[in-house]
Amino acid sequence: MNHWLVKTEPNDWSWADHCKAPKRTTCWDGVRNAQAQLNLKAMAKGDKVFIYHTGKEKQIVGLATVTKTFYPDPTEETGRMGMVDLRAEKAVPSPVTLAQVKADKRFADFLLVRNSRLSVMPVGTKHWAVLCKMAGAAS
DNA sequence: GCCAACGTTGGC
DNA sequence: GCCAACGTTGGC
Repeated sequence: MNHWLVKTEPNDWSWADHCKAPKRTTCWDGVRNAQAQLNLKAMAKGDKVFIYHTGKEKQIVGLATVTKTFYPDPTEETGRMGMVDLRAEKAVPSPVTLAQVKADKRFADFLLVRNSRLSVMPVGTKHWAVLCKMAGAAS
């Protein structure tokens, strides 16, 4: 199983919105970056995903699961962009902030730090385990 | 196919 | 609100 992190601007679509969605599931649309799209395509059903809030919060707030793999976004004109479905599992007991991550040497090569503009990224096994621990969540 | 100009994202 | 980083666009 692979692990991922996706970003969202809470004023636009927040973790709370996700939890209120039918079956706590939503299509993760709107990703328009090539590298992020490749990461979406690489997701498998059952993969675990951290949900990260950008903007004022800048912290990992919840855990989600991929329930549907990559499929085309019918509303997107070129037909090339797609999305996956994510189900909100549970909020993490203690959100992990970007400041915490940046302050930890173990995350020096983490994409969240290295490429702040990437909105969908893989999370290595070790990073995942550390982040789960920091968040007080079971890995 | 290169690269300058422009737009967007997201941290500060 | 600013600006650095990065992607994309369009003229050549």
